[in-house]
Amino acid sequence: MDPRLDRDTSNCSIARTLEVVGEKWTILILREVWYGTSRFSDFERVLGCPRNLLAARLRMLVDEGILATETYKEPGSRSRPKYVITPKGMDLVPAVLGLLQWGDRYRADPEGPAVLARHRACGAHVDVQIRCEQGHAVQADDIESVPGPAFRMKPAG
Amino acid sequence: MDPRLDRDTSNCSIARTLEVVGEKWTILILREVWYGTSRFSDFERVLGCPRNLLAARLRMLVDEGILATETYKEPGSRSRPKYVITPKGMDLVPAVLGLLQWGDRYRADPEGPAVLARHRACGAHVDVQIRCEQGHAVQADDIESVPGPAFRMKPAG
DNA sequence: TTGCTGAGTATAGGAAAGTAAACTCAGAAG
DNA sequence: CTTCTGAGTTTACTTTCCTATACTCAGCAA
Repeated sequence: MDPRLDRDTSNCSIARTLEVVGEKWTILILREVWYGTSRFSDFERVLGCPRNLLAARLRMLVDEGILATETYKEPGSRSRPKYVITPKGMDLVPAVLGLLQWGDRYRADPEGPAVLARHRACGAHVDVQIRCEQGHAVQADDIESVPGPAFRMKPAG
Repeated sequence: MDPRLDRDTSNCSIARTLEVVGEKWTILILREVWYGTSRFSDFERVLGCPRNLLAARLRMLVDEGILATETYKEPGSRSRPKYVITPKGMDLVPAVLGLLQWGDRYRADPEGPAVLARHRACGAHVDVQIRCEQGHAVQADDIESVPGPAFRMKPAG
């Protein structure tokens, strides 16, 4: 019996990230924030997401420090809240760009993707790559996974 | 009114990828396949996932071409199916590694991550990076999103 | 022919999500 | 003082998803 099958998977970083961003609408909200949307009614309009879920997801993202609230003021209206991304939220961009990249390759319309991501400085298309600390480009099957400092086995057999 | 709020988001590559891997357990199944698990009962054991969902997710991943079935045979038992990852499935590794990386940074135990990913050739830790086609390393806020060939507006106003 | 095992299928109950509409609340406008 | 608006909250109902348990099925062994 492979002992890895009895490892404790409750502290897996993938699972823990999915606890935060794995619910429906969450990543799509982040996509919109990343595209520049910041107001409640604008999220509702572009996503078609129910208001109660939108409010719940935004609150959770703010609680987690992925979004932060600021205020904006239209002339003739009172101040209202808006949502902006934090550095912690920006650190999710590689993961989301990884999803975008896979969808572009395997699930795009025949004419191509709906959105292109490019480097502001040079205009070239961007993608995510796996690299090692030595700076080598790494293929997915050249990665090996080894137990880390928090590795442990399941409590009881 | 920002016209981007009336764009058609139904062909978004992020949303389309989430249609495939966005359900509960799917990414965790891929994590296990990636770690070397291949048998139905082993997925069940390590994930603690209900069997009917496991069967449904495995069938969907095979239908999508992300996993493929092969057979194995233990001495004294009949042939049984096992699940292996395809190249299309391996192309999800950057996205999953992005999730892992974020969890390692923000949600790991005090002593560190449970699993470390390293380059088989040199042993160095691997991570995902954003790069442009010119080869420049790109920060998340140096990315701009522009309409692609399949960009379109919502059908009716 | 009875039992064992791995790989599922079937079913029933509960939780979460989707849909829709009504309601609240604060402040600016009239 | 009433109305309007954006940003929610609340309630009610339906549908989908998740969980847990029971059951089936195909061979191999005794």
